[in-house]
Amino acid sequence: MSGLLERLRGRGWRMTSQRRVVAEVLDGDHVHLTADEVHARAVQRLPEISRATVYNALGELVALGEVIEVSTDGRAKRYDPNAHRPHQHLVCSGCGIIRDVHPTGDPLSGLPAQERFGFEVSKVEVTYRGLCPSCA
Amino acid sequence: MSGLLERLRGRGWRMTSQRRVVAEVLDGDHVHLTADEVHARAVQRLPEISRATVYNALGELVALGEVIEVSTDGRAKRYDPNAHRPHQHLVCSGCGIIRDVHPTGDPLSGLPAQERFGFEVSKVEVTYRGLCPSCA
DNA sequence: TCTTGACTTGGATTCTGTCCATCGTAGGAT
DNA sequence: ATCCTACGATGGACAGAATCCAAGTCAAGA
Repeated sequence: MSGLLERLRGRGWRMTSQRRVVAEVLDGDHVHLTADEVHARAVQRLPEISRATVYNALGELVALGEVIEVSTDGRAKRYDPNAHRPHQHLVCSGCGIIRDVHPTGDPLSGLPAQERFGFEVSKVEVTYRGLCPSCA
Repeated sequence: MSGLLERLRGRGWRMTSQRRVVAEVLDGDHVHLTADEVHARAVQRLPEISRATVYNALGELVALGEVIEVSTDGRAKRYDPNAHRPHQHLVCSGCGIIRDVHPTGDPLSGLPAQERFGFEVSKVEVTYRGLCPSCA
């Protein structure tokens, strides 16, 4: 599963060596890296790449809808390339590990109209928290 | 509804003018202030209160379960004094305003056992996003 | 190959939050 | 009422995350 580069090219994303490396680092389904972790991995392939460029590229990938921004801990944001299948996150309160999960049903259905206060609700983010088997 | 000070005193929380002011600023059901906003309001009542003291007091109130930490935007954490009635949050993607909402049903029921990966899931945070009437 | 506007760079800056040594004080003890 | 002392407050330094900016570089179309 590696259509990311092709999709980006097809959408007119100007391809540079830096952007290619960032996209390659993220290409994989079960990764939740911080910007600095992405930068660290990018540096291994392209030693001169700067943090600002990584931040720029990540921001653009998010704007394009190819990557999802996840902030589960109030610390650094994480970047989730699994943007094509809707999912939620399960986070260990001990070690912080994150797993993608797929709840049943429509999460929007839990919010009655009188609880929407006139908002046009379009998205629901659910974070399940608990202890993973190793931390329990 | 203003039992916060009394509850804190009853739990042996050493009362100082600074802590009193922080608790008073937060005492109200529909407030979602950042630490700096709490500090700004506290300064109006007690001009010399320091940011560190506000952070300390907020951290203790969270540890006591009297205030909930909310981070809906990856920016500054917000502090929600409505800790006694379980609720979720509805956030405007335009202006960032936050409303407390009460979804129906048990949010945990949407996650089947085989999607829990052996975790002991104990808490669910739901953030509904959309446009408020003013921003739509 | 040339040209140009878009991209990259790295250092400065902002924002959020924590740490620490020192000073002050709430509240129990006398 | 006063004294003690452990706990809280202070503010400046520090740290982590992210953004900004001016100057240099380059991808890709002409």
